[in-house]
Amino acid sequence: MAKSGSGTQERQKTDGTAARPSGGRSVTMETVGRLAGVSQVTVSRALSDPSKVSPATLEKIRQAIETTGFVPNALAGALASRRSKLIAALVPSITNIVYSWMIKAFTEGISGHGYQILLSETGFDPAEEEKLIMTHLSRRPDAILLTGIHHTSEARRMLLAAGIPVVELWDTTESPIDLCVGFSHVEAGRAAADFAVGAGYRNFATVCAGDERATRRRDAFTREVARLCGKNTTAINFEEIARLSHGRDAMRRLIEDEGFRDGVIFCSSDILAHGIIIEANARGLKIPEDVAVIGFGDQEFAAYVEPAITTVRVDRTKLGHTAAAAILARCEGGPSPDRVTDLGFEIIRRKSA
Amino acid sequence: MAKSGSGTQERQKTDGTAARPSGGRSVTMETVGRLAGVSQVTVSRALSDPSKVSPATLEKIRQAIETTGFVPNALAGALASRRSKLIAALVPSITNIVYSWMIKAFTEGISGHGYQILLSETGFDPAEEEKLIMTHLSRRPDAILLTGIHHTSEARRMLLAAGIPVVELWDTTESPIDLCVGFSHVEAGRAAADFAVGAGYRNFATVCAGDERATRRRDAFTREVARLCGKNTTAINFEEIARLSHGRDAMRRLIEDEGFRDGVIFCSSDILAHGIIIEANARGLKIPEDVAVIGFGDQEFAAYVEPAITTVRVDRTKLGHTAAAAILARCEGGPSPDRVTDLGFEIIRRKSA
DNA sequence: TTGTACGCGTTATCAG
DNA sequence: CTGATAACGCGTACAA
Repeated sequence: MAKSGSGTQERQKTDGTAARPSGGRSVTMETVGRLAGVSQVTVSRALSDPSKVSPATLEKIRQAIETTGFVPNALAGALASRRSKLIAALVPSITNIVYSWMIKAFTEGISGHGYQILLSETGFDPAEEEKLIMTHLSRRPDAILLTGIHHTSEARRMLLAAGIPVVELWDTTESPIDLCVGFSHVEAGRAAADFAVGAGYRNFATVCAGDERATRRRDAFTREVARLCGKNTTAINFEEIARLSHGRDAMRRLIEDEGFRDGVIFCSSDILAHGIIIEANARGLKIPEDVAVIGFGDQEFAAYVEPAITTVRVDRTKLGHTAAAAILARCEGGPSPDRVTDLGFEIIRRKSA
Repeated sequence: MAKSGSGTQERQKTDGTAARPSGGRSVTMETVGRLAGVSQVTVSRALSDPSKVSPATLEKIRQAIETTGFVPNALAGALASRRSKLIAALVPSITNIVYSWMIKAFTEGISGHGYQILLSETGFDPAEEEKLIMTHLSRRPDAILLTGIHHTSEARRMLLAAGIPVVELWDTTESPIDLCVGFSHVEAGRAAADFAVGAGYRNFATVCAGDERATRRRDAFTREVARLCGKNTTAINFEEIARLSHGRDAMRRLIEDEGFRDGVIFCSSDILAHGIIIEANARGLKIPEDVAVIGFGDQEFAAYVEPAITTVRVDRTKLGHTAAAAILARCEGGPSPDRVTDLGFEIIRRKSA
């Protein structure tokens, strides 16, 4: 059943030396200017504000750039202007669709303004985040994007000292480092419980993966269920990032170990909900009659699995765009953005609950 | 059913000015040195190679750094040393799990060597890629990672002129710009066809999303099927990125419009295959008896849906790690890496075909 | 409209 | 082990 490729081919440059930082002298504005018969500054101006240069010299410079293949050195530019046009972004996990969508939306939001993204993964670890903040700050980004509101105190100190716009995404707090765009996870968990109880379910369970925000939703759900009808909520937890197999495993455990039946399961993500649905189907259980499921995130597939997943929707796109707008306002000098923006969420009722 | 958040709160700094590039004079090595009673150069050395500085002054410098909260300026460092410790990465789509895994694996591979990733999305568009290459090159990255082997000639020119390691990922070619790590999509499509025909299927279809590499797999599949048993292959194509709904839609069209039955469907991704499975289940069709499905990618969920998806597996992690090793070798001066590495693929037979 | 002079914060080189 | 000094390539005054 296996078929492997044709292996490795050719080779080149058999000496063990590192690639030279640069073959010859690199092409600078100086070079271009000399070729165009003007000074370096004029080249700089031609690039940053063509209206300040005469059409004639502009054309000569254009040609000189073409023949030399000049590529401006943004490092030097940033050093001189104290603006790097770089935005640092730290997310818990790149491969998590939730966060990658956020980055995408954010990137869209700032596109056209010449910014670039320096991206790193914290792996849900504040200590790792702190290290990354340090290294990212050393690149002198014009702004920094963080996920969540929990950071080490050293991280907060560095961020504050950096004096650049900081956006904390995907959560809310009364005391953001600088800016904050997100929603309340406690409210979301509570709302899910309100919905579940209101829909008439009498047994409750949660399935939760390893994400601090997910646990806050779970706990809020559990508390609210207890408050509303005095029931205990069965909890299945995983340390790792949510995967489909976890959902299936959780369903198996709920049924075999916990004897769970005739109730609703609140999951920390749609992928877990989906796993539960698949396992339930495989066991011949009916959803939502035998077990009902509530997901989180309203991911692409949630509306198209069978049965479609009832879930908590967060407007990821708006989140990214709002963050982008806030940063742009700070960096480009628009009207001052709100310190904290709560974008809320929405419970989307479909068939699974 | 809707519940929105508490809206926007507080505000601050109501003037419409941009944030200052830097409040006061920033903390430099000069500042630190003064405080430690040494010169700026010594501070530089203390940071880059502590062994060249006496323990006593090292300690004084450490303290000075602590009290000043000094964060080195990597921009200036890169400008002076001509090494930015930055690696540019261009992928078609960040939100596509396939590419984000690649980035993750690559990042793991170079972690610990102090490199950072400058990431951008080309949206599968070579022209856009060309623009991005230009802007990324202006940051003077130490290496650049590209997805695929099709680039504009101007892009190739710039890349060559930059004189830095270039890795083309996720495909193979005889003539890489510099380095190439991937597998043959033509071989993959052909192998899928060999498998399908060998398994005894007599009717064939393809479902393909908008990705040039996917179409190459599809075409190879179609050709191989024709070669082996003279059969035509029904094709359903989508312009956009694959989503679950496309899979469902494709299944519907294959059945209702094309009268497709008793055959096998080769999909350009597991997500499409999954959509087909869901739609088939919803229609009461048996898989693989009524329709069989082959996916691509062996994504996380492929083994856990019902029935589990037969698919083409590519070792994404090894791909990223190999690319990382190749770049490290070039940048840090290890043994010279192979110009092209074909990592191959594997057909994983599960229940869906 | 164009040019001169200087500074941005490091690393590299050479001297002590 | 430590310190001057000169790049690094570009922006920002200010002057012409």
